[in-house]
Amino acid sequence: MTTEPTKPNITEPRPERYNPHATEQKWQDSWEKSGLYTFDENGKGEKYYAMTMFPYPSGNLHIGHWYANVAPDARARWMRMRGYNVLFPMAFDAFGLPAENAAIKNKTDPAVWTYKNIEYMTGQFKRMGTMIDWSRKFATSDPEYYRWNQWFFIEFWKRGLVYKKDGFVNWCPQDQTVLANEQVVNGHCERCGAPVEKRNLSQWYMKITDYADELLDFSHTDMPEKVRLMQTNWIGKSVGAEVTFGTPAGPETVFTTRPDTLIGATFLVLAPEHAKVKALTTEEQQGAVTAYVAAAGRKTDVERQQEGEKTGVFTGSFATHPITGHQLPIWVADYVLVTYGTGSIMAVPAHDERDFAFAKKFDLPIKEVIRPEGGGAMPQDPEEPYTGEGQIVNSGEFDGLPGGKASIAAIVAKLEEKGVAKAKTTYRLRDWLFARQRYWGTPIPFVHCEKCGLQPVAQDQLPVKLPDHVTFEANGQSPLKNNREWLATTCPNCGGPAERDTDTMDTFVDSSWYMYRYLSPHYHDGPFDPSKANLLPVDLYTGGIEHAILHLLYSRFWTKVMRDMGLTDQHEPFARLRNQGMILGEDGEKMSKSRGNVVDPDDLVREYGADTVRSFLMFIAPWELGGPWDSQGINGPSKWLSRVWNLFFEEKVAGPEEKLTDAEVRYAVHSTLKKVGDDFGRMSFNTIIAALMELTNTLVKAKRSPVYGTPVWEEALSIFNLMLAPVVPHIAEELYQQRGGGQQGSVHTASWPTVDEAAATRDTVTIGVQVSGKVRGEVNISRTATQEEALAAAKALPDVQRFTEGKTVVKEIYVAGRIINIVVR
RNA sequence: GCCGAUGUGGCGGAAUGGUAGACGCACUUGACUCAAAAUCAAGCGGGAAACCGUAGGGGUUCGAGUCCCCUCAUCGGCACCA
Repeated sequence: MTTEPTKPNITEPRPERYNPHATEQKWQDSWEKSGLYTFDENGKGEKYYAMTMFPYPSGNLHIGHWYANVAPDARARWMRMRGYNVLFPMAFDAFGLPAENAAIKNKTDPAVWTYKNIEYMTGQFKRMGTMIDWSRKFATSDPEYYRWNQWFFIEFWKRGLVYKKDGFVNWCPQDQTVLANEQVVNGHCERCGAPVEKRNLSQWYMKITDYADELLDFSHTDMPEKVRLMQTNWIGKSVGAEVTFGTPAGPETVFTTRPDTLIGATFLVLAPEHAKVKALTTEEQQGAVTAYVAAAGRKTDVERQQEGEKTGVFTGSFATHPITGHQLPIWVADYVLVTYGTGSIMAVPAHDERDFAFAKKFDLPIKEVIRPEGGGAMPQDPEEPYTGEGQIVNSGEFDGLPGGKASIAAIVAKLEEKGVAKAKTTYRLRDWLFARQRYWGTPIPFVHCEKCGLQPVAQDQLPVKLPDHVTFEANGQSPLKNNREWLATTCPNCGGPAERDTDTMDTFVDSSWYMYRYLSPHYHDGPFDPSKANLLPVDLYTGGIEHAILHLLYSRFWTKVMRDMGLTDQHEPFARLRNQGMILGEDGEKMSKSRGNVVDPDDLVREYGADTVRSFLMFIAPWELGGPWDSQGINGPSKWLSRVWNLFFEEKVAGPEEKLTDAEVRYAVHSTLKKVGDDFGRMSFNTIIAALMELTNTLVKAKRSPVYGTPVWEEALSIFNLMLAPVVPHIAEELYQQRGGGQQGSVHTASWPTVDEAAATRDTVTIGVQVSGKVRGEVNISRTATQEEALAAAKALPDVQRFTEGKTVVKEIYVAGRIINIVVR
C-alpha cells in the first residue's frame, strides 16, 4: 500500500475563517499524488469489498449520485480506519440508448460522446472527495470489457442457457428494439414511456427460468425485505397441476392452481395467439374468430387491460372433460395470456373471478364444486364466485374432501393415479429476452452461415468489435444493419462466407458481472483473475431500489451460472445489499429539467465546499428514505464546519465561563465515539452527523471551561478529528496536518480510536420518576444505586409525595439507569 | 384488486418497551454594529393551569411512538398470471 506521508502545508497562512475551496483542492491533489486510495490486494487487514452501483455516463453527476456515493464512501473510510483492507472501486455503465440518441442528434459517434462524459464525470467524482480507487476504472463499452460479455454469451450457449426462438415479444416502436419483460412498466417502455407492442419475432433468450427456484432462495444474501418481496413476486411461483383435455385438434394441456375445482370446469379458453386456435375453429365460426384474433393482435397490452369488460368468441369446437367426459365449449379470449402457463385454461366460473365474469357475459354454465364450511349450496344464478376454501361437492368420488390451496398435493396425487393430471409448478418469470436491435451495445458473437446456420464466433476471434465512425440513418435504425464491411465475415465452422448477427446485447448484461471485473480490470485471460477470488463476495452493495428486479435479479442469476461453470464458489454476488432513498426537488417532486427543480451539486460545491455538501446529504434524512431537497437546511452543516474550524484554531472564545469537568468532557467524547461507531455499523448516517454536531457544541463550551488546554482537551480534539475523517475528509485532513499529524501520514490512514468504556459510562445518571406510569420528576443517582437508594431518592421528591399521599403503594419498579415507577392505588 | 412500507412540533427528523421531540432548519428576543450580514447568548408542541399530546379506535404491560388487532391516509411494487 502507498502510505507515503502526505506533506503538511503549514507554510501558508491560516485563513481567519474556514475556506473550503483552497483546502479541498489541495488535499484532493495531494491524495491523488500519493496514491492514498489505491487498493493494495496484499495490504494488511481483512478485506472488505464495498461497491456502489456504477453510473451511466450521461454527462453530469447529479445530486442523486452524490447521495448514493457519499454515505457509502464515509462508511468505507470508516472501515479502512478500523483496519480493514477496503476495496471501493468505480466504473461506468457505458452502453445504452442515450449515447445513440445523442449521436443521432449531434451527428457524432456514440463512443466520442460516452468517453468525453466519462472523463468529465470522473473529475466530478474526485471533487466529491471519495476514496474511490480510480486505477480500477473501466467502461463497459471498452472492447476489453465487452469481449467477456461475448465470451460469457458463447459459454452460456454451450451450456444450453442461450437460445433463439420465434415468439411474441415486447417491441418499443419509439426505441425500435425489443424489450425484456422486466423493461415493460405497465405496458410502457421503461426508458421512453412509449406503449409497447407485441410482435412475433425470432429472438435471443437467456434461460433465467432454469434458476427460478434458486432465485427465490435468499439464504446466501442479506437483502432488504422489500427487495426480496419484489423479486419473489416477480418470479411468481405457482404450484398446481397440468390437466389434459381431449379436443378435435388433439390433446390440450392447461395449467391450474386449483385442481380441486377440476369437476367445476365448464369451458376452456385459449389465448388469441394460441397455436391451436386455427385448427379448432369451425367453418361457421371462422369469420368471428379470425376477426377477434386480428383485433387482439392490434391491441397493445395497455389497451387490453384497460377494457373493463371481458371479450371473447366461441371456436365452435368442444373439449372432453378427462373425468366426467362432458363436452366443454372451447372459447378464444384475450384475458388468457399466451405467455403464461400453456396459453390456455380450464374455466371454473363458480370459483374464479375472471371465469365468472366471462361466463356471466356469454351465458356459460356455472357449476359449484367448492362449498364454504357450514355454507349452503350456491344459488342457481349466483351474484359472485366463491374463491375461498371449503368442502368439495358435486364431484363424485372427490366429494367431502377438503378443497383449496392447502390440499392441492393430495388432490393432484389422486388425479395422477387416474392419469389425467400431473403436478406442475409454473413461474411468472419469463426467459430473459436478451438482444436489442441497436448499435451501442455488445455485438452478439454469432454469424449466419448459409451452409452451417447460426455459428458462434471462435473464442480467439473475440472481441467482435463495433465498427468505428458509424453514421446513423434518419430512420434511427442500427448502423450495423447496412454496414457491409462489418457484416461480411467467414463461417468459423466451414470457412465459407457468412454474415454477422446485427443484434447487440441488453445493457443489463454489462452490469450482471462487473463486480468480478473490478478484481482485475486489466486481466486478459478471462473475465477476472481467479487468483483474486479471495476478494469476493461484495461485502456491501448499495444503490437505488429501482434496480430491485432488473439488475439485481440478472446479476444473481449470472453469479449462479458462473458458479455452475466453476468460475466462482459464490452463490450470490452480494453478501449484503442496502438501498438509499431518492433526493427529490424542493417541491417534493422528482427532479427534472422540465420542472426546473434540479439541484446541481457543482453549484453547491462552489458555494459551500464538498465537505458541507457531503455532511448535509448524510444529515438531511435517514439514508434509506431520502426526501425533498432543503436549500436552507444546508446552512446547518455549513455553519457546523465553521464552528469546527474555530473550535480547533480560534483563540479561546468569549462567553460565560463553563463548569465542565474532565470526566464530563471525556464522557462526551467517548460516548459519541461509541455512538458514531454503532451508527456507521447500522448505516444510520444522519444520527452520526447529529452526534458530531452535539459533541461540537459540548467542546465549544469546554473551551470556556477549565478543561481547555489540558491533556483531556487535547485528547478530545484528537479523537474528534479522527471521527470527522470519514465524513468530511478534507477539513479533517487539514485539521490533522495543522495539528502536526504529518509524521503519521494522512488522517485517512490513521486508526479509528478505541472507546474508553469507563469514560463512556456515567457514574451518576438522571432518571425519570413515575407515579403510576406518569412522569412526576427526576432524580440524579448513582448508576449502580440499589432499589432502596433509588426509591428513597424518588420518594423525597415533593411531586412524588404529592401524588402518593394517602394512596397505597402496590408495586415499586426500578430499572437501574432507566426508570423508577411507583404504582399506587 | 393483491402485496408491502410509512404516518412524531411550522419543516427535516431523534428515541434497545423506560423522562417524546436529540441534532438541524425556520422563527422570536437580546448582545455586537451607524445599519445589515456574519457571529455569540437565550427561547421555541398545545394549554393560564390542571393537564393534553407520536394519523384514529381498541388491546397487552408497572410503563407503548415502539408490541398485537381494527380503521383511515399517503407512497411504492405487481396487476386478467388461471
